[in-house]
Amino acid sequence: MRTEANTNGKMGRPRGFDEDTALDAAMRVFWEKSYEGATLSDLTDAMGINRSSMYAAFGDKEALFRLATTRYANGPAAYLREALEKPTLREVIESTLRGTADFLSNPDNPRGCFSVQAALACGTDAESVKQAMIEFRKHGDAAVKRRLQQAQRDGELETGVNPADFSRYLGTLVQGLGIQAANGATKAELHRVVDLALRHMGY
Amino acid sequence: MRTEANTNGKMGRPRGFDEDTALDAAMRVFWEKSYEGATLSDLTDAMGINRSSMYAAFGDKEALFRLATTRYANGPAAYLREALEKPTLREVIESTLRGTADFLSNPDNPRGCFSVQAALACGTDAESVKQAMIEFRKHGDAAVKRRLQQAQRDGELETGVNPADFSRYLGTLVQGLGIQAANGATKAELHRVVDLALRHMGY
DNA sequence: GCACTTCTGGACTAAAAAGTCTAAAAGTTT
DNA sequence: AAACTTTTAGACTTTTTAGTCCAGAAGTGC
Repeated sequence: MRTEANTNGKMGRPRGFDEDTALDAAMRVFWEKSYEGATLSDLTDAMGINRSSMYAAFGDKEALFRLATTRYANGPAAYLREALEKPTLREVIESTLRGTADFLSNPDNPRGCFSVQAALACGTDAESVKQAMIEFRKHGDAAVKRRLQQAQRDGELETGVNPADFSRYLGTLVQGLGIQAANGATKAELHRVVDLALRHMGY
Repeated sequence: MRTEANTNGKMGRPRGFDEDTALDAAMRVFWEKSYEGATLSDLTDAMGINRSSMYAAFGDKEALFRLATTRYANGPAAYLREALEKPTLREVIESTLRGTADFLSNPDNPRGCFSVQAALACGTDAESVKQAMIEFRKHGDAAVKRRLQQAQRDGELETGVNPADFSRYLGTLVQGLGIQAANGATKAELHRVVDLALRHMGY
């Protein structure tokens, strides 16, 4: 099987698959079926590798899931980080909501938002995974909050508004859109929800 | 064991538990752990009954879940139907959002919204349950839409606004609040999100 | 009190899950 | 090409799951 030369300096047979490609496939399965709903067979089938290879390369199901989460943040969900880097508050907000509507209706992605679909509620032995996803979502809200504090320093956001509250409000809209998408809302429908949200915010 | 007289007209030993009480307990378990995450033992333990009694009284796990869903709609979620009966549009909207914030921070309820927590994403053999919950949520949005159409006839909602879009917008807020609650947002925090939403809508 | 019917407890079954193990295959280095 | 190391395939194990079964308990109506 063709592979690049062994990168880790060690000898031995090189891995017959690309870790990142396999991880992408696993991410999609978790996204569609949730942590508990995805079986090891679902995962390895999609990844195109054997069970042993999965365990050797990634550890176990939970470790694979955590890696998939990171990959989600840096891959499909990177648009959110980029939105926060826009120069003005207005652009930040528009780009966050428009980007979300586009993201959620991208036919290449499973319906809904990974961070909500994957492990919102679950059985007792997936409790740690659920907790990790809570932290993941809070982490996102915190990044928005910091950007809003910046906007407040820039005089773009009235001082009467609490950045933590406003970030929770934006998070509510973004994650609410995720549920609408999971319900099957189309791209146009999601954008019309964003139209209303923006209009109400005065944009 | 004390029971009312046999209501179904037939003879035999009467049921040793109250169906509705047991169903409430099952509903809570599904709400906390999701359909797939709730094991039969979780359920029967919470219901305080034996496995055989559960199967005899409710059918199987999926049938129990569907009954629990109906009970949710008529019990804890009834506040939403009541909100739609308010005389003015403003009251409908305020009551929906305020009611949701209260509902989601009621310490007697599990965190989050049953209709989202219970089966948003799941494995292949729970697909039908997932679909049923999509219908459940859409059904709710449709009821809001009808109320908004009424408001439009009453001249309370500008004719330029599409009731279907506006109902999706409200659904986005309500379900987004559910995720915030699942993240651990407090009652005050949820109400401050609602403050922002209402203020932006001009209320 | 007796015949009858339905419920109940708990052991049992079958299927599916995650995770392990071993022998063979496939590269790498010298 | 030979020695070495790691990967791979797939069978295997263990645990957990939903669902079944049956013997006995507990009511009802006459």
